[in-house]
Amino acid sequence: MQSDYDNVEENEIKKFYNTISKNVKKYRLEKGLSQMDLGLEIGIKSVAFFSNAECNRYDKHFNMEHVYKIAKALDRDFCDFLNEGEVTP
Amino acid sequence: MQSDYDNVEENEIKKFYNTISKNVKKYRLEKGLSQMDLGLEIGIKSVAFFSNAECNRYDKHFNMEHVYKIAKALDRDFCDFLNEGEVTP
DNA sequence: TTACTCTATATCCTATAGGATAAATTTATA
DNA sequence: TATAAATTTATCCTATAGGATATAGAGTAA
Repeated sequence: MQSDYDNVEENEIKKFYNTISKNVKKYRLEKGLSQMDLGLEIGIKSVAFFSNAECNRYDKHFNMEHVYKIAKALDRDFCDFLNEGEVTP
Repeated sequence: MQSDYDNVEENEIKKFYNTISKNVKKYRLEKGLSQMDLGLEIGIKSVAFFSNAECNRYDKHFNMEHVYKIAKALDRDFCDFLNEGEVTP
């Protein structure tokens, strides 16, 4: 019952999550924060989870609430995390 | 262990989800689609789930993938769903 | 070398988000 | 006003996302 179309979408979603993760990492490093630091700021005690989500390993990824909180913590706009190759400095 | 700060964030998140839901409804109706129509387009067979998510009832809400797919189905940008009082026509 | 700090890898547990079903209610319309 | 279409309300089930723990590896500095 997995249609071809579904697979396309699935890949798009993966890409989407990847973009978000990349941006999280980028902006996090720009602020000089460790995974631990930022994790704690948004209420995640587990570095492992943060690491895995930042690498999209084991089907871990940042969800709405994560990104919302991360954006807030990094003084960013939610949208800043959604697109590849942000130009905004 | 629920800090005061956590509650503030919790409410912000609720508001955030509400905004998204409102926008989904708005753009959905603009396209003249029923919950059923749009639901099916993004692979949700249950109208009830869609309805509940659109009203944020029973802790149901649209997640990353939902919004991604909905945006695509409605020819919108993901970001269009994130802010109250969109002006873009 | 040792001792830190940060990140990655792997595995496990469980609360709950995502979804299904069914029935009730509202809205539109012939 | 009957009937169909759309939405809401309520309840249930279960796969898995979110998270914890533990260990290992990489990089730095004393």
